[in-house]
Amino acid sequence: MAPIGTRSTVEDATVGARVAKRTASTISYNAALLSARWARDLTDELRRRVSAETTIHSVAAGGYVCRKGDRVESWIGVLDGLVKVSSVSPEGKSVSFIGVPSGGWFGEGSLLKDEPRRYDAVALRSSIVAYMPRNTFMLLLDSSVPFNRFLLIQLNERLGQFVAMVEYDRLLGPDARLAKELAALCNPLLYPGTGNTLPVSQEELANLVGLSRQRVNQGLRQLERARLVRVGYRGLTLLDLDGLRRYEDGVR
DNA sequence: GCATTAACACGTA
DNA sequence: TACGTGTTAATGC
Repeated sequence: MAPIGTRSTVEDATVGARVAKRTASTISYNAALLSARWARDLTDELRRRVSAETTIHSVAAGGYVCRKGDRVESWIGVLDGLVKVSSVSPEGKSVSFIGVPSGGWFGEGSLLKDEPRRYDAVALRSSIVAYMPRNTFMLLLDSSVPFNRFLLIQLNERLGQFVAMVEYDRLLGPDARLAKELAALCNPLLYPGTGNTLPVSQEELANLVGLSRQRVNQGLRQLERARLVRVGYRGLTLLDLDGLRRYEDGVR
């Protein structure tokens, strides 16, 4: 009975070939870990605990970061790459998607509620993922006001996102859903590191929004005509974040 | 109709 | 060269 250190699903998602390199890369990604917004105002002691106890794994494109039904043992952060979190209905039908780019953290809800994970998270491209153990997370929760403030803001923001998403899925067309997804990906409050340029291919975007790549391409050109984004090679620049949020499919 | 898949040519890293 | 992108045609709901 030694539950500590058992993380079979994490191992499944880890690229075997890269395990040997983990020690070296862990050091370089430690800086990324501690530069997260929630980590900035921690005491030195807490920062030390965080970097000592958080494990960092690389996940290959298409690999699982966590799976629905898993026991929730950690708070998950994307240090590099892009992760798709998909909520699915009991029938197995996908109902909503959210993208988590570098700098984003998720899973605090499941951690707080102490229930099995209710969604899958899949790396859309090769990603570096941090797993903060429940104990460390609880320690921060018990001892740091800035950390609590970060969580409160993030939860509130996320709640708004999900409420909006339900509405959009039913009321809006593909182009507008694409616009909303782009705005959500770049939400500065949730993901401060993202800036205004998204290194996201159209295929990744298609997976995120639930459309074909061709349809996403068509939608992007529409948004480009509306001067909301600039489409580039393997990425795009968001010109008008507010405009994207408000985009309502000028069809009628 | 509208979106998807399949297939192709082209440009970029 | 390998991969992402832009486009078109055929197919399905």
